[in-house]
Amino acid sequence: MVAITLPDGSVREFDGSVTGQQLAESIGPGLAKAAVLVNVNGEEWDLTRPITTDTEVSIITRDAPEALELLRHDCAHVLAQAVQELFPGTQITFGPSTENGFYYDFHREEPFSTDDFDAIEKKMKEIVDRDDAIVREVWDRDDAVAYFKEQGESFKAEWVGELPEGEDLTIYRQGDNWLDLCRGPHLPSTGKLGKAFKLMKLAGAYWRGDASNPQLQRIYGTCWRTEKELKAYLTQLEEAEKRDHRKLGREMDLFHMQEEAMGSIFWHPKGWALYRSVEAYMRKRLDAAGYHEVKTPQLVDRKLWEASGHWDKFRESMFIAEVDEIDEREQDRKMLALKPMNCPCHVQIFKQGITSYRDLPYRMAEFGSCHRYEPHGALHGLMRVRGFTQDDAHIFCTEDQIVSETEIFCDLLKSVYKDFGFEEIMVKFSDRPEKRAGTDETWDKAEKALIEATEAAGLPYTLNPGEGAFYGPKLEFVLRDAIGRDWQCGTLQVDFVLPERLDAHFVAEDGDKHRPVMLHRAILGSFERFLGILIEQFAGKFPLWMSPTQVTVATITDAAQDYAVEVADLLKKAGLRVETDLRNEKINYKVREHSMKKVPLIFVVGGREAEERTVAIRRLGGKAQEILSLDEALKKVAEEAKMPS
RNA sequence: GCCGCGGUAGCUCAGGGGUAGAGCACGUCAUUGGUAAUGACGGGGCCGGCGGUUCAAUUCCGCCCCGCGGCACCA
Repeated sequence: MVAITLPDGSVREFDGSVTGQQLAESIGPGLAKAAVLVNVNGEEWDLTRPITTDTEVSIITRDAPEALELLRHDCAHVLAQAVQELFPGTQITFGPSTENGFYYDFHREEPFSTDDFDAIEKKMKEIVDRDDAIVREVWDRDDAVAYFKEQGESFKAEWVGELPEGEDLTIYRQGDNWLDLCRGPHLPSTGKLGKAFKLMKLAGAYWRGDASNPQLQRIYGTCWRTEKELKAYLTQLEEAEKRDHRKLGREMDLFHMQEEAMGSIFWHPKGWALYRSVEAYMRKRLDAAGYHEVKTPQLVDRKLWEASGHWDKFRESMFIAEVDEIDEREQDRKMLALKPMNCPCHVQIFKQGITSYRDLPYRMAEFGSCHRYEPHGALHGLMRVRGFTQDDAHIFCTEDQIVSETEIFCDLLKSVYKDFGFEEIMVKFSDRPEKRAGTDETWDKAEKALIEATEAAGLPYTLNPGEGAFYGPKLEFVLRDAIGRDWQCGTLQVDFVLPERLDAHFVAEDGDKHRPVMLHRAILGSFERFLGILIEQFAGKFPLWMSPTQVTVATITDAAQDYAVEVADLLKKAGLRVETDLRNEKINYKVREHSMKKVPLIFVVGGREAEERTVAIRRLGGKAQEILSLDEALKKVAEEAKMPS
């Protein structure tokens, strides 16, 4: 007898053993049909796997969140089977589920093409129609290695061969003779998968994620419970595409890029206005938070980079300038590098006279223009560039000040993100890596301080074990945008190493020289990337305070021209970014054009307004007009356009 | 850097071994209007670059460059 306890507390008894499927059938035919998995004592099991001991079991149906992951994983297997049926000789490797679907990595001499997708999808649907049974089998490791070798599956054989000896592993048999090593669980048969899937992309991927390994061909797909969900997802992708900052950047005339300056941005007047708003806002916040803004050199001799350790570690990704002069030490041409970071330069300023413990914590900020020679394939619009500006700052403090400084920083960061409309913030905490500098005691102290401060700031965090920088633990701040995508922007890193390497010190209360700790921190990360995120966050419809053009004054007839110019001048005097549209066009045409350019406010002026000294305000996205006297309008708009503080 | 796909007018894209196409944008003229497209006419192209095949290449082939999607990288 085996006694199964269900989530409602009821107990059902069976002779000998029972499978999840049988259990579901015993409860009702509807449940039996909807069931895809069982949760046995917290573990996900196949429906067909016999349960032999008394235990707690819940049945997972197709609409549960866990089911979606299962469907996607199964879909990856069906893809693999379809590909092998269509393209014999193709080797299978791995195929997990992903956030919106799945992928499978294949090895095949000939490249796949997206033109093959139709045929593969057709074959996949055929496999679903065949409703092949999916059977879990437990194999001996060596038998599995032998099997995959015999099948010519060298990648799979390599992987299985590295599993611990003597350990049983699970093989899933899909149909009569298609096998894959897999932890499972899986659906009982391919028919349960349904057909709400679609192959999306083709890409290269390295075997085991290592660039020195052979490259595999990865096929990406998306998979959902129903056709309706699939369609909704595809629509959402189209939405995201419409917000693409590269597309909006062109349409709204914000910036462009070109070959001659790959990875660097040409900011156009509109884009630069946007940039300047964000910069002015940040400057105001940093000033208020007690930061001292500085500006340090772009080009710095290699000597400093050697001292900081960058020359050793990052020489390949630094832009080097050689000059026609001999370096006295190297007997070689003198070399300077465009700074890839600001920290070594900030230490130089620190060393020029911040000598007392009374000066600490010292918060040194710079909108630091940096250059890194990023790999060609990594470049991506504003998001990954070679020339960028960090909202960088370094806080020089004592170890005792780490907690309070972190806490103050977290509050500032939260408040800044909120002003940009990001309310959902997550933190990743990365602790000591294998290879590190500094003593264990110092690490203990730093890690404890960081955790403590994060908790005090009320931010939820996840652990990222072993992912800290070699010089100290770090926090990474991730924000979620309007359409649910996550972006890592802010960071705070504790550094014991650089002050040492560059010999920074202060005089403490005891009269002795001490090393300061450096906290590297950024809120936006880089202006370029953050602006890219903002463009997508707002889909180009920026809040009034940062909008490139805040008001367009548009005339209805030529008779209102003088008045329109007067209105625009007054708006400019009130500190607004204003344009006029005096063209000989119909007001419909003008309204449409400025609306499409995403100008937040259109002031429409015709004969009536000129006569009465009023303006008709039309807000972006709205249909109503608001008629105000010129004085009222100026006051109101100037107030609305104030940046948050 | 690696894999796959692309590159035709300012933008979006069609075409295809023999004078290069559309829509939008742009310009000129007419129209002076009341809140998301007034009409007519017009100018625009080394069909990414270099080589090859061919009587003839934007079209076919090779190499390179750039873009896009991933992978790897991201102090």
